[in-house]
Amino acid sequence: MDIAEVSRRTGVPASTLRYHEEKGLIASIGRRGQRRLFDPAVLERLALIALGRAGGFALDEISAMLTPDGLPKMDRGRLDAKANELDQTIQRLTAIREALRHAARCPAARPMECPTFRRAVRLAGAGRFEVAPIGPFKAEAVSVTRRERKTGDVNLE
Amino acid sequence: MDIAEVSRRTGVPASTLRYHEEKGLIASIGRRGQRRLFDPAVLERLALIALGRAGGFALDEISAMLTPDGLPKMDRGRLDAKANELDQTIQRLTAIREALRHAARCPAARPMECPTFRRAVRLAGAGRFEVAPIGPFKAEAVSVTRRERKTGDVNLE
DNA sequence: CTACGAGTTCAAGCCGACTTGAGGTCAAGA
DNA sequence: TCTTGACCTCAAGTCGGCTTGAACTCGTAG
Repeated sequence: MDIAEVSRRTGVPASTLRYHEEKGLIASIGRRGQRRLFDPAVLERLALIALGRAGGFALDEISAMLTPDGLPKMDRGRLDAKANELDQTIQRLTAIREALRHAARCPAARPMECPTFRRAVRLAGAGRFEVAPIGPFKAEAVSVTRRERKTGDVNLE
Repeated sequence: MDIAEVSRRTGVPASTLRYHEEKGLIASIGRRGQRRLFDPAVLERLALIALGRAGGFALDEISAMLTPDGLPKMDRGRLDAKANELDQTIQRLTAIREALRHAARCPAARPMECPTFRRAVRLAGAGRFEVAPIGPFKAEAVSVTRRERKTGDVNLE
């Protein structure tokens, strides 16, 4: 397959494919003249790369996760570690999503007056902001319940 | 409060605070000599900004979401839209997390040989890659079950 | 009164992931 | 044979969100 076909079948621009080759994420199996030739297996590899990118991983993290032959290279421990990393991100995002949803219908004048919203802010990791509460708010522990930890769900209501 | 105190209490570097002021995300309440003075309310605003950043929003998106006086400015519709946006991201990330967890213990030689893994790839949005399956795989619809949609949970097992 | 340290401005640099542009090569079709 | 157009290389540009550095200005402690 030439670069155009790879590009067409994956939606990845040729410039990106060259860039990825340069970075060692993919490899061409040779040249016809000066033109790169790719093995169809590169499609699979590109899907894996897309998976990683969608997961927010940097290109060099991704290349660290793949062997040259397209197999995943990490041991179970490191894969699980990555999964846990993602899990943290997911929890943060979930808290933020709930904060937004809540803010959309909370009647409080200032969002920070609303305990629900403040809990979301803390869960989102913006909690180090020791916001001097304008009003009589007492500190609340930022903790996740057993159920929340179990389900990965963070419900603010 | 001077810039150092804001910085100390929020963990945000002074350079970032100046940058955010320049971008219109925060405002100083005046100057003593040439030095900025901030209202304590800026702490609250910074928490909101941190919330947005943690949610992956760009600075100008965030400033579009806040009034100059620190109140959220968006109507319910736009907030909900943002929440839905996040929701999509969360689903993608969840699929990827499960793909990683699965890959950590799946015995398949090539991950793409494993239907579970391939489902994750598709759910992650890397599905446009029409990976010519090396082997007899039939196309599977990428759909999310009613339960999955309801719980926001994507279980691959 | 003066030196210090914390603040200021402005321009430039950095990072990652690409994209763009100029200029070159080459196989195939008219 | 010549032209076309798809590909090539390499350098430079882009974008967002900051950081860094040089040069400067103050209020205050000694």
